[in-house]
Amino acid sequence: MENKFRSSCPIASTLDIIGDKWSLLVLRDMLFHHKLTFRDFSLSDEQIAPSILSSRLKLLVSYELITKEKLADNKKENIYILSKKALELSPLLVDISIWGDKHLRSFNTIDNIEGLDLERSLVISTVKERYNSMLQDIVLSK
Amino acid sequence: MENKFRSSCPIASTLDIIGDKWSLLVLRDMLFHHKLTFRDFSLSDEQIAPSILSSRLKLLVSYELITKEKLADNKKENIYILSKKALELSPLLVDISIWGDKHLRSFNTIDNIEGLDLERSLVISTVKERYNSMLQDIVLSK
DNA sequence: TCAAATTACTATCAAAACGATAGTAATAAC
DNA sequence: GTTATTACTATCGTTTTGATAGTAATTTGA
Repeated sequence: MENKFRSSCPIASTLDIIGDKWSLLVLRDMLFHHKLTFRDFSLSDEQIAPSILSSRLKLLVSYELITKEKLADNKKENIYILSKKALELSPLLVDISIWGDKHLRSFNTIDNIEGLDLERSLVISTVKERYNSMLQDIVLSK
Repeated sequence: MENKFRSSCPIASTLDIIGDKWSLLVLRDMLFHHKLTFRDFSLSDEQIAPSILSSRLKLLVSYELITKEKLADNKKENIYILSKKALELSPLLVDISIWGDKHLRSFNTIDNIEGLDLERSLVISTVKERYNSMLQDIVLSK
């Protein structure tokens, strides 16, 4: 893979990976909605096309934000798991959520997200904790 | 302008506005590098094309993230100013910067940003303060 | 047990967005 | 008053997106 980065700015470089309309939504689905499979992502409100989803997932895997796994008892489904690197995007996702919640109501109907009014650092740690605990449940249940 | 929002999710809606490869870079240039004019943005390392820059600036104006102004003594240059709404994206930009700084060094050369090692909330308040103070200087000097 | 359903994609192709370059109009500088 | 600068718009080939259809493997259910 050739270098696709536009500059050596950390912001520009981050956006070269997740600066598009879909990548962060997939990460949102994983982190907040505990979605795991290709089908799960396809069923989101925003209706991502399968070809786009496929290419995004590959990109996210290539930058080590997610991994693609199989559970021992299921040969059909692939599950996608957030890496530690991606979990550290939690502050970003929470900030985006808070900003949208606060500033976009004059342009669009915005859902009320439960718990978003809590202290930011608490929201972030809770979200991570819940994700990890969900993962553990899945592994243990098999 | 018809409704371009994909859903009522605050994250998706925010990304419908700034979820592309350029918008946040323009905001970065304004907030961190105190850039003001069309030409200033054009000269950034990432080399945005004038047609793209033009369309992004119009979009940002339409969502009230920036305003387009003229200084009293200059009929040629337009200057673009961050709104309060956009200044509240500072946490987001700082988070992106911190994440890129920490996680992308294995994929790309990443500049060291001065002061990024300080406490996050301090970085954010300092950045905002400096922006506002820069603005005041410009207005006063005229 | 075998047909139907489910999952995870890939393929296709039209439409939209991007991006490099050139050109224009207004203002400012020399 | 000629040249330079600024802020764009216009053009057009290339790339990306996105809607839809199709395929292969696995699993479910009668």
